[in-house]
Amino acid sequence: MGASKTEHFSDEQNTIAIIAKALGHPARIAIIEHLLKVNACICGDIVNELPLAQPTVSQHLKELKNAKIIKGTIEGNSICYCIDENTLNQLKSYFENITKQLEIKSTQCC
Amino acid sequence: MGASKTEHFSDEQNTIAIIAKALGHPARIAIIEHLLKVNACICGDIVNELPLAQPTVSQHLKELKNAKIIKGTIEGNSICYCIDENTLNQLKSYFENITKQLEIKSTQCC
DNA sequence: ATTTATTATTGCAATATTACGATATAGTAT
DNA sequence: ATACTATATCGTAATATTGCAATAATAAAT
Repeated sequence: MGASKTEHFSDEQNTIAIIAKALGHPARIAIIEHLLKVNACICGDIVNELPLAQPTVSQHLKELKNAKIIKGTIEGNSICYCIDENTLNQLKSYFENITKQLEIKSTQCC
Repeated sequence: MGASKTEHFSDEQNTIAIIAKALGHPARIAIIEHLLKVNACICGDIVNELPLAQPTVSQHLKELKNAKIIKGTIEGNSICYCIDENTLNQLKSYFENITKQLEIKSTQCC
């Protein structure tokens, strides 16, 4: 096997899992934080910020793009990357909802 | 290779990535939602709720436990699982902070 | 046209993940 | 003691991920 049985789960479950999975690597978290630090939108220089080779960074960027966590637009010679607020807001809302429900119920027994 | 170069990233980046990665599978999202639905703490019956074989579910539960997203205590014959609020709160706070910063800066250019 | 700079793609090796049958373990009930 | 129930572990196959050298693609600069 090795492939996830995505068809058995709801669209929302799959969507959240895809976003979470894309954020499930420290390099990709570092990319997000860097994009945030330099203020939303930058062209180039992501590779130099990470301790990884250029093809590896390119691959991580691709995965963040596939999960719609970042957007990239061609800006002359280089590419302008920025965070897609909608996707991260969706994730934030989802976990806000989860933690809110946990607070209400709070049946701590373990 | 295949192994992540975790040593090059900060503790927080690694921690968030580990939690996100553990949530990066629809079955594990479904487990969280089920634990929430039946109210925090249940003994048994997780296997019957998922369209996966018992060893597979057990493996997913182990990964959620490793990431400290759920806790399990032995309750006689079965095991009592519940969500660890602290960990999900940590993830929630992290993304709340990210999205808050995005809102403040909001340099939408892509 | 050639060089330079930036990013993507290809190909490959190492490792990790997903899934499950078979089996083990541990507690309950008879 | 034996049977039953619930969960974990082992072993293994299929697939995915991570990482990078080599190379390609694209645009800007000379």
